[in-house]
Parts: sequence; structure tokens; C-alpha cells
Amino acid sequence: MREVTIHDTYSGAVVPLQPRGPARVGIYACGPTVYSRIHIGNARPFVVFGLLARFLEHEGYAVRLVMNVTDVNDKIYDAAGPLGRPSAELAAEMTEHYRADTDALGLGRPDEEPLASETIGPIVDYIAALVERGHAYAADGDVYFAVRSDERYGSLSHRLLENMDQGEDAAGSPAAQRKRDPLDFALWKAHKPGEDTVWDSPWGPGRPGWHIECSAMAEGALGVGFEIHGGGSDLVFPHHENEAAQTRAARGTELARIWMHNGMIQLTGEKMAKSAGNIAPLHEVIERWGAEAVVMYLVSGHYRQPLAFSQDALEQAEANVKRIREAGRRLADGDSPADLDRLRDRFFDALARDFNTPEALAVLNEWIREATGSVAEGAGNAHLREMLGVLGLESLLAADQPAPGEVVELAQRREQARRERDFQHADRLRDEIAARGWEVRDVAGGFELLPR
RNA sequence: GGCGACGUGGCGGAGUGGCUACGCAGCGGCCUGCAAAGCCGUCUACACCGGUUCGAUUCCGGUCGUCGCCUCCA
Repeated sequence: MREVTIHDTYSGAVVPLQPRGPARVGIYACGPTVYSRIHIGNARPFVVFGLLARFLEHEGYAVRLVMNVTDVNDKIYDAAGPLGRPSAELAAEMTEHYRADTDALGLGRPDEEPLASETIGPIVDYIAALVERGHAYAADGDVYFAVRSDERYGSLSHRLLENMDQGEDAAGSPAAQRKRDPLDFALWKAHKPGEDTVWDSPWGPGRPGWHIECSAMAEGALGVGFEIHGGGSDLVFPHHENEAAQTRAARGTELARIWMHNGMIQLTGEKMAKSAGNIAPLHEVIERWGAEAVVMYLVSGHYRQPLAFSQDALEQAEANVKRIREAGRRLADGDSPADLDRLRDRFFDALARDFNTPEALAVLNEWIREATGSVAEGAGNAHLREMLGVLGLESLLAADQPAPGEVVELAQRREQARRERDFQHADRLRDEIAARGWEVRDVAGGFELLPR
């Protein structure tokens, strides 16, 4: 088991991961708000935290990965209204899409995926605890968190109160008038006409605010003081700041030990966001490039850095995937040479240092180069399988599909033509094989057929 | 305007106070009937200006530029 370090937004430093119990690690990562199909940007935390969990498990930690689904939110009402559809129906449909789209990445599911709509009871209890402790107050059916009652407010996002603006409502709006302080944010929102989902509460009918949903779901799944809370860097303020404040105020302790944030995917130099209209839906990207190339693309940069989304970037990821698949074809199943242990170890060492996937990939490439040179001695692929497994790319070692009989027959005829030194005919046959989606390679003693 | 991050070779992208990142692309070669795959070799770097240092791409300051957050967006 390696010592693992991770960058913590709260302290601004790379810190050691120190599990509460013996080697138990709880990870909560904020999942999507389900008001439309998710895009490649939403996939980044799914992949980063999913693979981090795999790596920690590889190191011997008992990991519990929780990624929520925010299915009660203003955005969902806003999206459902113009469509003339019930918001709950839209949320349920988009939740299904989210599951299918992320399933297609081939990385499996988190251990738990709580829904906000199924956590209303604990959310109400949470708000009640905040009111009871004097950190929240009701006003005309709304409940607000009193930001200035938390003396550490701002410490996660490193902001001063005077530089903040909860901004949820323009000054002078009804909500702004109900707040005691403009910095305060909503925990419970009284039911409004046009909102078609509503729950009872001690403060009247309504529905929860976004931030309290995550505090309740995270605590319900992992308790307070769990190891890693993650999400996109755009959530640091106000979402995670508010989550942290709520838990401190209600429970008197920090929600998580490490706050870990991934950088944004950028299209045309800007963050990919629906408001900017520069969206690449995940399901389309996977359909176009394949799941392995998409995962490779996402691990090609360090998780904290912004990552440019472009045709070029995906083409390069595709080429990297191809290179690994080729290497796998040349290696037999079985143990890898012991003198390559050091490279296998360096791969995992890199991941242990703030999950440095690009550095790990560089080592993996070195491993391939050296192992390929040992093929004559019958190098086995065990190391490669171990490394790819942590990256969710073990499928690159899967055996190739056998070519259909008619293609094999074409290749045999080509082989015959080559023996007769009728190369024009042989090349025509190669074109025919290619037209059927296969590539023929001449190898010692015969040929090989591979899907193109 | 406030806070924060970043500027590395054609592209993507790590890292380091002095020693080849790595991959893709390019070029040369080996192999091949020609290819493909593979292998070998090789060319393009560390935004700019100062400072600290024997020595800075790496530390400090400034300039310019890019990006994120400050309007529930991963």
C-alpha cells in the first residue's frame, strides 16, 4: 500500500490521504443535475473519481465511491416548463440517459448513487437541525442559512465575505427581502406556482435548495468527516463552500478531509457549458471515437488542469489506444519480466502523487517499449493488464474478433497470388479486404487479419 | 473590479535548481514485392523583462496573454 497524496483545495496543498479507519476511504463526488443529456465535461469527474477509486482499491484501500444525481433543482423546472412536461418525468428520463451514457464508458458504476428526490426526509431533518442551532431561519415559507453565523465561511474557496454575492436574487426581489443578509442562501424554497414537485416540511410546502441536498446525501452515504469530497472546480464556490458551512454548523465538524477538484474541459478556449452553446454530448463523443479513446483522452491530462476538447486531441487519444492494443497483441498472457517491475512500480508511484495520470501514461509507454523488445523471450502481459485495469482500459487486451470466412478466404487467395508473384492481383484483394472493414498484415509464415 | 490557476518544441501534455519526459505528427533508416505493424535514429521547447544563484524552464518580482469562480455550470 503506497502513501497517496492528493491536492486539497481547502489547504491549497498536496496532502497525504489519511483514512479514518484502517484503510477505509469514502469518496463523494458531485454528480450531474439531470435536465438534459450530459456532455464530455460532465464525464470528467465521473472518470477521474471512478479511476481514483480503482487506484485506491489496487493499493489495498477499501473504497466506497458515492456519486449523487441532482434531480430536484431550478434548472429542471426551467427545462421542463417550455417542453410542457412534468419536471419529475424529465428528471427521471435524463437520469436514465445519464446512467446509460456513463455505462458506455465501460468503467462500471459508483457504489452508491443517491437521488435528491429520495433524500427529502434527511434533508428536512438537516435543515431543522440548522434552525435549531441558530444557523438558519425561516421567512415566509423559505429557510435561509445565516452565512455570518459560520465563522469559517469562505475558507474553502479562499474568499472574503465582502467579495461575495450569493446573487440568487436581484436586490429588491421578494427573496432578497426575506433574507436577513444578502450573503444568505436558501436551504428550503417555498412552493411557487409553476413548480410541479412539492414536499411537506415544518415551514410549509416546498422543496430543498441545491447545497443542502448534497450535504444530506453525502452524510447519509458516508457519515461526516469522510476522506475525499470531489467535483468540478466550478463548484468550489458557492456549492462546496455552502456544503462545508452547513455541515460545520449542523454537526460541528468538517464534512470531508480533502476537497478535490477537477479542471474544466474547454471547447474553443472556453469552458464547455450549455449557456455557451459549445456542447459535445458524451454519447456522441463515445459513438464517434469509442469508449477507450474517450477515457484515454480524459486521462491524458492531469485532472486539475483544464483540458482542451478538439478533433486533434481525440485523434491523438485514439492513436495512443491503438498503440497499446498493438502492444497487447504482441504479448502473451502471463507473467511479465521481473526487470520491468521497476516501471510497473513507477506507474503506480505516479498515480500516488496527486493522481498524475499523464506521468503514469509516460511510464506505461516506456514499459511497452521495453517489453516489446523482450517479446522474443516471451514477455507476458501481466504488468500491462494490471496498469490498464486501473485506468479502466483492460478491454484493450481483449482478443480480436475472428474475421468472417469470406474475408479469410480473400486473404488466402491474396496469399496465393503473392506466392505466384501476381502482386497486382494481391493488392486488389487487399483492397477488397479493406472494403469489408479488415486489414491484412503479412507476418512470418502467413497473414493476420485485424478489424480496421 | 476581487480571488485563484496557468503560459513548455508542429500538436497534446508531464516534470525538474545543473542530467532524454512521454505520446502524436515530421524526417532518415531497418524490415516488406509494395504496404501495414514493429524496431532504430533524428529535428522543433520551456511567453517576455528583471532579480536571487556558480548555474533557472524550475525560486522571487513585474509585464503581456489565456482560463476558472465571484449569476444553483462537472
